[in-house]
Amino acid sequence: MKIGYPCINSTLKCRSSSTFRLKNYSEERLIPTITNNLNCLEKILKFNVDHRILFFRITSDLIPFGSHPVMDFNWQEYFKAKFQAIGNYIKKNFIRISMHPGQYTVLNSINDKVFKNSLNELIYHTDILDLLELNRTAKIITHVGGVYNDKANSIRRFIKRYNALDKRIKQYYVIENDDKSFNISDCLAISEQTGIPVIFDVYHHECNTTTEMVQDVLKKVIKTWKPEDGLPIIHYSSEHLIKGKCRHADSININHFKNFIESSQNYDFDIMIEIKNKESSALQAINAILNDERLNIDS
DNA sequence: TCACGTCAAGCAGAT
DNA sequence: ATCTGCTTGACGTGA
Repeated sequence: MKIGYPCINSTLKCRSSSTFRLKNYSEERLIPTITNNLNCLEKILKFNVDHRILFFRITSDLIPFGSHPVMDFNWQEYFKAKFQAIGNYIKKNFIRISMHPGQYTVLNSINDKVFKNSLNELIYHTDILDLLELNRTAKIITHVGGVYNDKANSIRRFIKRYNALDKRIKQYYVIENDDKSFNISDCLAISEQTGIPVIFDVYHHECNTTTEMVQDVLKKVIKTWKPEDGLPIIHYSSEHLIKGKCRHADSININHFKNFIESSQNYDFDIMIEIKNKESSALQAINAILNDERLNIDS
């Protein structure tokens, strides 16, 4: 079991996702920005290793406009050695890596342009993991997409498009239940037909629930992961104390977390802590379950 | 110097 | 019809 957090480290003074606007696009600006982002990513990974955090989501903004038509620079070639060095560090320290393309990646969109943009976004994320020379335990996660008032057809469209994806993308690609459109049963049904591994988001499940017990769901989700895909990944959050209803918390509720960990002790998996204060919550989570033997199993 | 409007992109649900 | 959340804070313009 590894515990991690997404994209941003709030202790370090750097960001691996510097703001970069379309109208400022130029090669002269692009190269130093990407250099800065990669250097920062390296620092974050070192911080994580020093703090025993061995799971991390790399930001989709690592290469600004990485999938946009404006991009005319061969960043893959230019930064190849740097990516390789970072990848070596990741492998040497057994860090698990994931990526999560944003809300604009909608593989099952009924708009053809959105669909094409989504493909480009998946290729861009795949390029990064390939450049890092990671294996298929690194994962690219999206939700299923839009419903368009016809869930059955939208699921069919997702499956058709998923099946047509290049193998290079499929090796990394997994889906996750979302908080309002496609619940965990929908994802499991898609997995049955495609073999795609499913990430279980415990908190989305509370918002977009099914009648099944969490433990039963967990069991089915874990079965969708093959050994070569690595340990199953679980996304964890809890409700915002003030804002409530399906809004991510600002800080971790340790008792809630411990309850989840204790209630799932028959299974091993990696946990992404999706809480606003980032590495702080991940560290608290690790410290709260130091005695759990799953934390000490190398995988 | 500082405040605040804006930033590539989609979708669903609330107001 | 428009705004908000997902995300997501930081840049750049204008006062």
